Amino acid sequence: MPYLCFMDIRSFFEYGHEEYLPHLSSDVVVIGYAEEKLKCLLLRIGARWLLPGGFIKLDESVEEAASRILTERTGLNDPHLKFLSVFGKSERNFAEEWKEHLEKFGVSWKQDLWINKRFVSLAYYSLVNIPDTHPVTGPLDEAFGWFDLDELPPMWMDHRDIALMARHKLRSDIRKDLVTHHLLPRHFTMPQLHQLHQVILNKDLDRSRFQKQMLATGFFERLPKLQKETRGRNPYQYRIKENKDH
Amino acid sequence: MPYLCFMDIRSFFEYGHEEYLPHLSSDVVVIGYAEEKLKCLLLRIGARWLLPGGFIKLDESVEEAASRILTERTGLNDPHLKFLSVFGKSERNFAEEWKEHLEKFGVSWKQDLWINKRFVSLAYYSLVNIPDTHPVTGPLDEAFGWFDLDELPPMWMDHRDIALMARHKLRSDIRKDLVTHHLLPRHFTMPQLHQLHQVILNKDLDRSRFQKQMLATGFFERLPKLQKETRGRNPYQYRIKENKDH
DNA sequence: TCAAAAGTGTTCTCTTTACACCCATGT
DNA sequence: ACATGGGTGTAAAGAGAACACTTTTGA
Repeated sequence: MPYLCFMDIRSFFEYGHEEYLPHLSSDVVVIGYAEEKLKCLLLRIGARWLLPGGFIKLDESVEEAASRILTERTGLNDPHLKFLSVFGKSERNFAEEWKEHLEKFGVSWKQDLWINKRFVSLAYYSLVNIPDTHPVTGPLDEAFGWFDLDELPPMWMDHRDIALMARHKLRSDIRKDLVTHHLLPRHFTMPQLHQLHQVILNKDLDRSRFQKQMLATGFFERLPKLQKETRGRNPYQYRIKENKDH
Repeated sequence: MPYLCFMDIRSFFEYGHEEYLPHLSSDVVVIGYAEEKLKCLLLRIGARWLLPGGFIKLDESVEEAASRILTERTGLNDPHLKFLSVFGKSERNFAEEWKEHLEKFGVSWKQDLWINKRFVSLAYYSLVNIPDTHPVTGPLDEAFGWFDLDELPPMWMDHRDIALMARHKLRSDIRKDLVTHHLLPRHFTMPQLHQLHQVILNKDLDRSRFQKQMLATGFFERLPKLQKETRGRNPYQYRIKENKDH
């Protein structure tokens, strides 16, 4: 597991506070697109799932931490990443939820363990092309999976709220930023992008207008038409022009 | 100073870590409007100025902390408050900047004082009606003042960046949210609001269109016209309808 | 009655919308 | 040839911009 650089699990619970900023965590809603649905990468601990997350090292910025966490989990080199929100309620303390699982790892549970304090989470979301990802489990979680954002499984803590807020923010960001191509392969077609936007916004969009609006931005570069894929006429492929990604 | 509830200054530096979340601070860009300019409330320590700020108590949410800090400093009851950004660079450590001032307060400076660690700041901005505010100095700062955002004085740390980012965010938020009336008295006129928007956006706005757009939102309630104020025709006054202060 | 400030209306333009039509290609 | 899916054009509706006109009131 080349991307994991956690210290061993017992040291983590005992001495994590020496390496990480206490009371602060970073969670990333990793959003992908498959089967004409938005998917979200989740990790399983016990019977419930949680977002990829981690802590912020004393010597890295919060953005670097989010990026590192994302890379550790997905293997992506230079992932898309956008700040989502701060989750900072005072009762945001999940000591009890940790309790039973710590014992599995042979760590004796203590109320005053750093991990049992109240935590403020800095949440980000990331748009990824699923085939480019290589998710791995970490030392704590037992499995990973891509879940339809409309059918999220039972989740730990307030991670369900965070995931749904990410979709909500994506829906409003889609008008300002040109970021949705991160959910597709580097080469994609307008029908693909059109379909994707319809899925994200959950409504029909006029094809003609959509294509005009996208091309009017000037950020798209048309590639030679793809030969013989499907039955009818085949679509042009596009890619985002260099230096214009954003 | 009824709104200040800091513990005494020495205890603050010695034992603050027992009451506050370590490594986390909250800074608020308090924006007002006077003399047809955007103003920003700053506090002076030594030769430089800084934003009103503080730390987050163990048992309050980050929003509550920002609101408390704002209330402590301005006396406002239920102030407008909007999240701005996280400032989380790893080198965000101002130990050296504190050094000379700690000694003034009779606190012996030590490298490992909690206040000397690297800090992540959760920045907010707040739009206020200046005449409603009653700014006070705190235990550390020696004076307060309203500064033109175009002519900020020398400031501590990265607070200048934070203040300017607040203006930038206000300029983009102005299209989505209806919040600028917080900068005016509860009863205001369209020419006032028009002027204010021109100042914020730093460009001319068509009077006719501006008025139509504002009234088209349906959030404005027209009050009886004010009698004899100035030379020509006198403007109607408006207020924001109840339950629509979004 | 004129000037100044506020408020409203009119016209023109540009964008958005909805839908129709044309193009390419495998069966 | 025609069914299928991709791509483009066009006319109607709506939103935005520019500017002119009317109203109110003090001098």
